[in-house]
Amino acid sequence: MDSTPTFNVLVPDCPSREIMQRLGDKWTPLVMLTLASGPLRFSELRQHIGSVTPKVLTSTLRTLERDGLVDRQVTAQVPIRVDYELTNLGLSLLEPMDAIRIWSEKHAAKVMAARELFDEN
Amino acid sequence: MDSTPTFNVLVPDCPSREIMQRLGDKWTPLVMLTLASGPLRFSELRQHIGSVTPKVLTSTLRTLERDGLVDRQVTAQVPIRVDYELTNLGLSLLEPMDAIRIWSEKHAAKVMAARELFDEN
DNA sequence: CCGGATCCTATGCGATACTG
DNA sequence: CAGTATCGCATAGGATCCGG
Repeated sequence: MDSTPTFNVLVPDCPSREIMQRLGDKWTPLVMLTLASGPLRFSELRQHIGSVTPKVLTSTLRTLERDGLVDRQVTAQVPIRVDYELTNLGLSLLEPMDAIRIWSEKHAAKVMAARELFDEN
Repeated sequence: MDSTPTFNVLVPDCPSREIMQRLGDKWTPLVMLTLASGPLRFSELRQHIGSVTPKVLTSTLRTLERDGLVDRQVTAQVPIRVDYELTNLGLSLLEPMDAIRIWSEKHAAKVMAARELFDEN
């Protein structure tokens, strides 16, 4: 007897599906990967990623915090200082996410070539 | 001298960024993972995934085909038969994607717990 | 059976300006 | 510095029906 609930993304209502789909949010992987090298402040994060607006970065970070992947540290000083860092749970996701990044960078040229070929016809 | 262009998702205009973000489309991972076990017909794909409308599944498959990740095989018969299968490029993406799936299923409970805790406050 | 054609809506995302 | 407040849009995604 196994009382541990099993999760399966191929079951439409399984929470794991929604979670996996969340991880594909436009900015989530970039935020996670940027935090891989250590804690960063809000503005640092912005600069590293580039082209992300504060509003969207905030909402992405909130979601990550809510999901337990990122920790938010507020230091009360003037001006205020806020640092974001990966939790242990977040760290455990790093390797899979980095694999996606590596694949994307490694095969980008092939994908682009495939697109050109496809668009010709 | 290295004439090979390097890709970096942290560079805003690098094609690899857009490609990585594409891979996070709502249905892309599910389609890829469902095709992992072999070629499937359109309707089979639909049934396996469940809750995906034909229009969206079609557009997802078209994008995957355009990106060179999925191959579309049409058999002219009545009624028509269309099979989809992963290309070699698609196969190479399977392992990273499956790692994401495994993580999602393995840590779903923790994420859900984190959400509950977060929402309490 | 496959999936295109339409129509529609929810919302992710962006731009800008402003505040504790 | 670290966001929040508005506003607005593009578009991914969904529901339905129809056609080859």
